[in-house]
This record gives sequence, structure tokens and C-alpha cells, in this order.
Amino acid sequence: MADRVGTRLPTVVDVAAVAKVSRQTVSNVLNSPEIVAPETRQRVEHAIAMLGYRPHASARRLRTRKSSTLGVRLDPVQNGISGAVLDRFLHALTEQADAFGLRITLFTAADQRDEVRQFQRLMDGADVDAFVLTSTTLNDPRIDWLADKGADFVTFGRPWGRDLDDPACRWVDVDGRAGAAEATRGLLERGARAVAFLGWPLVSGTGNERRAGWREAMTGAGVLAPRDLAALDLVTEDSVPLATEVVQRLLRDGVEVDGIVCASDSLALGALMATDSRIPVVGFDDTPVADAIGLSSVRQPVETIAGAVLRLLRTPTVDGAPASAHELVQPTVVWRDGRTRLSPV
Amino acid sequence: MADRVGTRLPTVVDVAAVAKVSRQTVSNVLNSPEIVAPETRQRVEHAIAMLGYRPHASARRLRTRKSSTLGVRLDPVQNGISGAVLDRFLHALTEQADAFGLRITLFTAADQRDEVRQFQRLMDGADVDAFVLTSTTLNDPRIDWLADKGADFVTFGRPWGRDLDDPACRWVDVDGRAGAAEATRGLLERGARAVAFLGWPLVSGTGNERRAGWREAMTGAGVLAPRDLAALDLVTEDSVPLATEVVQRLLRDGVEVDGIVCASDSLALGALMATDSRIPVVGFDDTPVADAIGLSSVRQPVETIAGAVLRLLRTPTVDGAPASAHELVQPTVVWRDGRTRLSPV
DNA sequence: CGGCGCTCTTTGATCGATCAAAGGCGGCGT
DNA sequence: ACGCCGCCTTTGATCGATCAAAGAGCGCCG
Repeated sequence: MADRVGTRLPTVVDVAAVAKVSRQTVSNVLNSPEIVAPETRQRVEHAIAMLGYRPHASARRLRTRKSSTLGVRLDPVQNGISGAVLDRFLHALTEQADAFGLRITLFTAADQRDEVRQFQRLMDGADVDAFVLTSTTLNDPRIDWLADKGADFVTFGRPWGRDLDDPACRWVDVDGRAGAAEATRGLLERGARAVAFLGWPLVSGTGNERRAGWREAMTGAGVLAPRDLAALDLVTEDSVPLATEVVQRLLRDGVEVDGIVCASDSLALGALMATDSRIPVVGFDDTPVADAIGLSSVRQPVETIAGAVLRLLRTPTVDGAPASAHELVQPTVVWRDGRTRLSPV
Repeated sequence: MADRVGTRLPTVVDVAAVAKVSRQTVSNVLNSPEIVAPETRQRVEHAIAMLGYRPHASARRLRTRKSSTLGVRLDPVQNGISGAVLDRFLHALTEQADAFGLRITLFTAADQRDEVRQFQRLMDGADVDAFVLTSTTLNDPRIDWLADKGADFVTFGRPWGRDLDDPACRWVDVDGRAGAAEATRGLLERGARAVAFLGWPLVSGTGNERRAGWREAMTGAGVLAPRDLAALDLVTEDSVPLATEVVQRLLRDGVEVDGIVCASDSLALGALMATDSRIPVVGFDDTPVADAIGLSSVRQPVETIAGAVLRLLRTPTVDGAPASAHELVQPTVVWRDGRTRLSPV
């Protein structure tokens, strides 16, 4: 316990000496306790506690050829608002990784090509033995590369454009479709009739899912004719001013709207400004901004996602078809009373 | 280059064989190129490139007893808004760490006591050989512990309550005083006369610095009598609704205010709502929220800070007094036109 | 009583790199 | 010619753990 600076840290040999067993037995107590006789085990455990022994991570990694470390890319702060989900996810992942005996090391990359280069680097140095990818895109080159190399990885986000049931690429994602549908139904229940959807251009798999959820809920409710629905289907890039513009144009055209479901909180913010906060709006991702201004938003359960990612990583990848190679988790809508009014100056 | 899965990665021995030198020479080319004859070096470098060799990180760490890894605590998402600076900082740190040959591993902790426990764990496992602390507090127990152990660390945030010049605890911080002063002067230049300050209770070193900056600028301008200044010095916890309340009370009391400098964007948001966005407000930390609603804010140059932290870490700690054991960097005010009006519903 | 199987523990080798120190060799002074 | 020095390269040992296989102790059976 008394470990002055400079004193060598205890090793298996030290523990073995104290417990009067061999170093391998100490190792066994740590890695496969069940094969050690109870009495011996207790003696070793006592010695370990006594010396405050901790296995030397690098030595173990060298021998086992496993780093027990996950590589996670820290994405560049995008628009600054939507990055929040990934931050929450990273936090949840870090918190839970410990329980799985995993560590997390970060890296950054300028783009997807650069990210692949980083993968190579980290794998070559045996720094990490698995990756967690976020923000998957359509035909994501990173996934192809990793799958091709036979690397161990799980994505947060579906591998859009690939076979979703392929056990070679395991993934966890949020059911954005269900989330958008619930948000839409929520607005309808609160008295809205013409609920619009403001989302991203079609290249985004995530965005399309959310749009589909809205369409499904609207069609299911049967409050509008298909042609009226088409007019309420808005598209723009993820930016506050652009969203404001699109919604203002809709209102100027005299289209009836009494609720808007958005694919992100940024878009929702823009929509709120366009409508002077007079129409209920629901955002997506429940970012700090939504909380601060009292905007309703669809919340992704990052803790659940992180847990699922880690569980999938633990299941072997080469073995016969794993029970589940992916998981779709359900989001929930956080309803807020919109206690702040936003309007353009 | 052609590295099929399962093929053993090349080692120093493989490189040595190809280059027709010994393993140690290969090691020398990597670690002290200057002692290797140019011709030999070139041959080795060629072999390295040819085989796509990368040193095995764990093996190197085992031998050198250095992990070249920084431990960074991923703070719990606090109010959700102010955490943004730390996220930006973490990103900058990760990006630049690479150039210093350092990796970053994350960990979480419930509180400061728990964080110390994590320090111990990581040091025992030789997982990291230095820490970067964030969010320092008055008489921070973490700093005492690390300094006592002689651990290698640098804090982002001054070690409040300790000798700031003590080379044993190196730190980097933003000159919040200068930032607040500049924000205040900016408001005065823009025509304001009675600029208020909304900050945190006195226990916060950071908060007090910012308050001092405001006071300094106001006194320097000489636009108000000291007693009038005291009335404009507002205090509350870091929360949007509490900020709204405090500012509303001030207005109700009939105090003249035509500008407010806040210790955080959360407080600024609350202030904006209280004043119906009619009085110019400046926040602190330039969070995504500020950007989204067009709020002016004092921006901390996280890239500069990250660079300074890494530079300080590189300087040895035991050696004779290092040139500089700390660094104070200057923030800048990002002026925005407040294109969004916020008001309570 | 020898042999066999079982459970538990020990021994020798190894992972891939670096440290410390020894070795080879040409040049130069005496 | 000899020896010494510097420069560069090689050799042997080591970091701390785990793997693979051998060894010890014991009970049971023929």
C-alpha cells in the first residue's frame, strides 16, 4: 500500500513469493480462478490485496496479443449542435467499457479516407483491437475496409447500402423511424392536423428513416390526402438559417401547418424562428439547446446503445453465426412546454 | 504491404533480416537516427517501408516503462451547455497529441474522490504516464494527490488555492479576467453605460477572475460611481431559469442596465430571456447555443490551450526549474448581431 | 503393490521491443 | 608497427505477463 515514488511496482513474482505459490498460479487466479483450489486462491488474493498488485497492462497485451482497447474517432465538431449526441454516446461508452474490461483511446481524422489510414496505423501498432464507428454514411468506405481486413468493429448507425443482416458488420442504431412516428402522433394527439416534416436531402439513410416514420404516422392517422402530405415534406441541409428560410417559404405559400417534426434540433431551431414559436415543433437528438429553450425533442438512449455496442463486441466475429449481429433501440420523445419564444430580429 | 489476415505482423527482426543489419540497429534508426550511418539508415528505412513495419506499442511500452499515453477524464455532462468547451478542448488535444507521439485514453469518474481512485488504477496498470485535468476547483484534492505522488500532470484551469508559481503543478488557463474586461469594454464602446455582470458565487476561482475583469473595465472607464457598480454585480448558480429570475428582479427594482456580461452562455441565455433580448448580452465560452441564436460570447482558444498543455507535459518535471511551469492564454470576444429574439412565453 | 487418471501447481519458453555493454574496424599519433 | 580512440554495429539480458507442457500428490482399481 505504501508506494513511495520510485519504488518498483509489485509483479506476479512478488505476489507469488508472498503467497508461496508460483507466478503461473497468480496468473491463473486472475484469469481463470475456477481452476485454482479455493484455499490457494484465497491466499493469492490476500497477497494481491496486501501488495496492491495490478497486472502490468502492456506486458499482458504483449503476451496475449490483445490490447483490450477500443479505438474511437472523435468527430470534428460539425455544426456544433448535432455533435452532442456523439458526445453523450462517447461518455456512456467510456463509462460502461470499464465493466467489460475495455479501455478507450481516441483519434481524429480529417475525413473518411484519413480515418482508414488511422485504422491501419492503430492496428499495425496493436494499439487497439476493435473499433467503434459513428456517423455511418451511405456505402461507407470505412466499413468496407474494416470488413475486408476482418477487423473487429461495431458501428453506431446502420451500414447503409450494405446487407443489414450480414453478421460481418455488426451495428447498433436508433429506430429513427419509430421516433419520428411517435413525435408526429404526439403532435396529432395534441390537436395538430397538418404536421409537416423538415429533413435532410435523400442521400442520408438516417434522414430517410425519420421521414418514413413521419409519413407512416400521417398516413396511419389518415388526416390528410397524399397530395397535401407531399406539400408538407420539406428538405434542406442541416442549418438553422436554411431551415428558417424553407419554413418561411412554406408559410408564405399559404400552406396550412400546425406542427413540424424535424430531423434535428438545428432544423427545429430554424423552424421555431420562422414560425415565431407559434407552431409546436419537435426536434431530434435532445441536444442541450433543446433543453435550454424548452424545445421538445426525440431522445436517443445513448446508454442503451453503448451497452449494446459493447455486448456485440464481446461476441466473437468468426464463430458460427452469432445470435444477433445488430440491435435497433427505441428512442423516446421528450415533451417540453416551449417556455421560450424565438423570433428573428 | 500485402497483409492478409492471420499473417504475423513484421517485427524488428524481420526488418533487420531484410536490411542485413541487427535488430538493435533497426531500433536505433527509429529512436536515435543520428547515431546510425546514413547509408545503413537508408537501407533500414527502405526495409521498414517495404515490409510496412510498425513498432509494437505494447512491447515498446513494456521495455521502456512508458505508455506515451495521457489519461483524460471525460466529465459528466453538466448542465449540458457548458460542457461544450471541454469537448472542444478534448478534440484539440486528441488532434495535437499525435504530433507529440502521445495517445489519449479516457476514463470517467463520479466525483473528485472517485477520480483519484481512477488515477491510482491507471498508474498501477502503467496504462498512462501522465494526466490532463480539467475543471479545477478551489483546493482541488486531485492536484494535491497527484503532486504528492510525484505524478506527471498538467491542468487546464489554475490550481486555485495553491501557489500558482509552484513548478510542481503545471497549468494552462485562459485569462478570463482579460476576456471579461474586453467584453465589457466592447459593450461600452457600442454605446452602453451601465454594464452589469452576472456570475457565479464566490467559491469559483474562474468566476471571480471574470468578475474582476468586468470590475476593472468598468472602473477604468469611470462611467459609474462605485456604489452604482455594486448594484450591477449579480450572483447566481449556473442555470438558465435562475439567471432569468435574477435579472428580472434587477429590472423590477428599476436599476438602469444597458448591457450584461455573463460568466457563461447559460447565464447569458437566461439574461436574454429576462430582457426580452432588448439589452445586449455577452456570454462566455462560445458554445453552440451562442452560435445558433447569435449571442456574442467570449471564446476560449482551445487549440492554443491544448498545444500549451502538451508542450508543458513534454518538459521534464524533476529537472531543475523549468522555464515556464504555466501559461495564460488570451481569449477573444466573438461579436454577433443577436439575430434571434428570445422571450419567455 | 504398481499403474492410471484426476486435479492442481510448477517450469521453461515466448511475446517484441530497448538497455547496457561488448565487438569490429579504420585512422592517427608515436 | 603498435596501441588507442571514435564511430558504428552487434550481442546478451531484460521488461512482466501468459502459453504449453511437464510434474506432484492423491485416490482408486485390478
